[in-house]
Amino acid sequence: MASTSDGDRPWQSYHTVFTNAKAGMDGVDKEKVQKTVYEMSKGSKYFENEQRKEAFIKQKIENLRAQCAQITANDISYFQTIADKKMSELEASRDLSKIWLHSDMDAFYASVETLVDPSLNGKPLAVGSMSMICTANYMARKFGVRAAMPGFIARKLCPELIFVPPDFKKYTFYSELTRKVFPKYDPHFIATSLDEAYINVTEICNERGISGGEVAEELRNTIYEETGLTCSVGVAPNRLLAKVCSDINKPNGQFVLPNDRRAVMTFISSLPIRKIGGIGKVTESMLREVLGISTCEEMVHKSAHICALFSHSSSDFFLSVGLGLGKTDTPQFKMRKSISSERTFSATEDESLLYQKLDEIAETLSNDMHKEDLSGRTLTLKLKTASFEVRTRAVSLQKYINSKQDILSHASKLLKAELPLSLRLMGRKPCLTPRQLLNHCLYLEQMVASLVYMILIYA
Amino acid sequence: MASTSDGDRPWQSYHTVFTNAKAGMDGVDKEKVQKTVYEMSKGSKYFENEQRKEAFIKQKIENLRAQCAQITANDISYFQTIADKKMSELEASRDLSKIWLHSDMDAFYASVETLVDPSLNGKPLAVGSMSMICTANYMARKFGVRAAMPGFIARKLCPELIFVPPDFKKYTFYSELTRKVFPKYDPHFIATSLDEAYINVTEICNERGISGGEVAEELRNTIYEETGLTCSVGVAPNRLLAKVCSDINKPNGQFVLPNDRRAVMTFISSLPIRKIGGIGKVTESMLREVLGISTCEEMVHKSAHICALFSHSSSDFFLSVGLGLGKTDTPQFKMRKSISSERTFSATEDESLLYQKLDEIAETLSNDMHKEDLSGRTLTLKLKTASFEVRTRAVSLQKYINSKQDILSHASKLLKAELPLSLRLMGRKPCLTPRQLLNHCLYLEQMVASLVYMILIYA
DNA sequence: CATTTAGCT
DNA sequence: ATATAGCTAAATG
DNA sequence: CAATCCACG
DNA sequence: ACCGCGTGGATTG
Ligand SMILES: Nc1ncnc2c1ncn2[C@H]1C[C@H](O)[C@@H](COP(=O)(O)OP(=O)(O)OP(=O)(O)O)O1
Ligand SMILES: Nc1ncnc2c1ncn2[C@H]1C[C@H](O)[C@@H](COP(=O)(O)OP(=O)(O)OP(=O)(O)O)O1
Ligand SMILES: [Mg+2]
Ligand SMILES: [Mg+2]
Ligand SMILES: [Mg+2]
Ligand SMILES: [Mg+2]
Repeated sequence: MASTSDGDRPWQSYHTVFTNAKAGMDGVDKEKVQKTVYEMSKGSKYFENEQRKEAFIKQKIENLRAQCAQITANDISYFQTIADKKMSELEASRDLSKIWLHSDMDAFYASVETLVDPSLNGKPLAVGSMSMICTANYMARKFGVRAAMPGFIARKLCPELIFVPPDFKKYTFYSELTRKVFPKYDPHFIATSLDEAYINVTEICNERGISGGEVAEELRNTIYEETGLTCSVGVAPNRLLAKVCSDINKPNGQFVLPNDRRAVMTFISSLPIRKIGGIGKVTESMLREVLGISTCEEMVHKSAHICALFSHSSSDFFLSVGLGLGKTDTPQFKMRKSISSERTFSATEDESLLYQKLDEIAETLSNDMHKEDLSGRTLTLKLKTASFEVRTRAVSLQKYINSKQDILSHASKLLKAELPLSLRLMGRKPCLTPRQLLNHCLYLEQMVASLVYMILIYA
Repeated sequence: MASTSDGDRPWQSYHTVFTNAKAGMDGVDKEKVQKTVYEMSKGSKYFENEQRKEAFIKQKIENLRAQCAQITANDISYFQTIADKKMSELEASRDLSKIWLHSDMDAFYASVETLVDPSLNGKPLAVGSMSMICTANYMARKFGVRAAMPGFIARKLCPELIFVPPDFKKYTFYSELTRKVFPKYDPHFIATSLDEAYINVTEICNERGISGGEVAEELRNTIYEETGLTCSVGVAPNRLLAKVCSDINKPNGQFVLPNDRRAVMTFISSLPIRKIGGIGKVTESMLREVLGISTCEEMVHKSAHICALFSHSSSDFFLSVGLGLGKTDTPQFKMRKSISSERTFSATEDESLLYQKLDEIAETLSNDMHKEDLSGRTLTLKLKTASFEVRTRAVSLQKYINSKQDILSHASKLLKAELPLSLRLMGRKPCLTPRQLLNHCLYLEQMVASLVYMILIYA
């Protein structure tokens, strides 16, 4: 490698959640963007925290590497049999009989805002604030501007960038319009966010004797007619691949991966692992820097190492990715696991102010819970220090709670315990019941009340 | 209940591991024995520690009771469906096609000693010391003397009791003689201790057209011929029941439970849960005092409560017991999980003496490991204070060790950390490999080096 | 993972 | 005066 | 179980 | 001068 050390081009080693390219960011001068991001960030508390986190990840990777070096040829042959067994099981489970669509709206929030205010047309647009933007339209993306980027950096990258504050009422409205379309193709379609859904079109294709691609075409037209918004669609034999495919011809496009093993394997072979949902920045680095894996097919090549190094569930996932497998079923019902409310405010040490913030958060949390008739028995308090360190403190209660009073009183205790100088825990422990899920859907195990931007506690 | 409170007859509430009756203790005056045990114990450090433990168990039971009281009729109907499903799955797995024997030598160590020194015949005999006895012959048991009882108490119960120190060479020799008999009936017989084994005689019975009872008869004769020792045998369709059966006609007897569902259910119906291997003093109390369960069949009656109150694995076990089920297969190979060496000595605060004891223990542990060519990567130091409180401190190492030096150096660190005044742990944590079992049988996850009777550390 | 508790011989 | 030794499994946080 | 980390929209 | 919010899953000790 001829790559220079950190010294010369420090911006190259500062990777953020938004460093990675999204759809519509192909022609962007990545070097320039990274440099600007770095210049705008360096020295900040946020930046320093990111550095700390990166250092730990680096260490983690070093450890993995060391473990990897310890593995003997003997070990490898042992793990190869494990891996081969796993993979043949996985292969046996391959189901090419289903046709799945993944539909994803184009620059969703931004497109909605433009639809409602056509004067925004043809201008670089971001939905969000100076602190954080939720998404940007495709014109803005040409400047490197994208979701998860703070607004003040985006503005630096694109001075004419127009900012529109988020308005979730609108997005929910248009989201509901799209959700009236999907049932025509699959009554059990799975909505995974306001702007995307999985649709099992196997039956429709059979009934009407048409292809997945044709359904996609029709679906996109219908959605456009019903909403005035464009979406992009992926067609593939499973959900994981369909999601990858929907991104390929964005915006306003579609991509079909045929239900054919050869086609799938060819597709997967050169596919960068980072395109797979579930493989993010850290996992990508780990796999690349420890095992030299960049593409999905390399997962299979290094299957023995993967089994040696990673947990059962991780190696299962990685190998299935290497084989181009994914879920093909429709899960019955996804029960909500947690509900939370958190706010960021400017750093303070004023305790009474903190308790006041906590009061507000408890209120909105309680309200949100009542809306869905929910109760919970584990309350988690989340704190973020002025140096962006995150801490969580939790209690499991005996009874389920959802009133503002209960939430506030328990959360206050947790907060109090952190304030003077986090004391030791008490002696013997209680023990709670294994009959938690009995009260079916209405009872949660988690609530998170968050206070963000609390001033440092220990240091 | 007309039972008096603790005040009048305090000995009634002091239950020890040896309070429960063993085979051959039927005619014993339990009241008198308990009283003597209590008188010999009360006021001792050991006694006080037992009181503390009992108090916690009592509390645990109270908690369970409270939880139980919380359960609504609604909950019960929910858990009843769970329980019914579990039970029908269990019932579906019932296998009445196998015939298992459980063979258990009578008063094993004592019988061996008597065989070797016939002058001991006809006298009450205990193998062990004034501190602890390993077993007693049936004559001694008539006095309430039994394994796990300290010798000085046993002597009080039976002043003429003869004590013989244990001599494992002998027991191993005779054990091996018995183990030359079993393969004739089942090449894959399972030896679970020096004096007992499970033998699957299904095939032998078919081949020779004889019953399980007949095989048992023959086996007992053969063992007697080969060793001069008697054993007792249980015959049943699964191992759990066979073990219960082997105890019924002890000594020198056998009991056959036919391979018939009705017979099994009748047998189980009145069987006290305490007879089941795995249900000891604490579990018995929990089930009795919380759910009023005393017999196996009551497990089925209270199946909903059991599922509501206990963990998955516990409730599975309890329900299978209620149905008279047990393992019918022969596990491939039981890998050793740990190896340990521990010594009790008189309490001391002298640190150099403690390190010397540790040195000796490390030596015997290392020797034992070398005998079997074993290494381990988790070293546990076990400490017992003069007040009988037990503490364990463990480290997981990166490499497998088995030398005296390695064991001693790590164990010493652990000991040192406890001595001045157990300090805090360090900040960030390491993380070890998930490729531990690769080096198959020769590598252990556990070693325990124990120092017993260390003087108190915190208090 | 480290620690404790329960169980057995 | 004297309350074991060696092992497994599960729960707990 | 409580805490942290990763990931996604 | 500004680096979010809500959720689910896995790992770790
Ligand atoms: N950090 C975030 N990343 C992505 N989307 C976010 C984020 N925060 C909020 N959102 C909202 C705004 C998006 O319009 C909406 C849908 O996300 P997503 O489909 O990934 O992008 P998008 O629809 O804006 O653009 P496109 O799908 O065309 O790439 O979710
Ligand atoms: N608590 C104990 N501590 C140490 N060794 C024990 C203990 N219990 C039993 N042993 C040893 C000595 C026994 O002779 C041997 C076999 O145990 P076990 O079969 O339960 O009793 P036993 O064979 O002495 O009498 P029996 O089986 O006739 O009731 O294991
Ligand atoms: Mg989208
Ligand atoms: Mg989306
Ligand atoms: Mg015996
Ligand atoms: Mg025995």
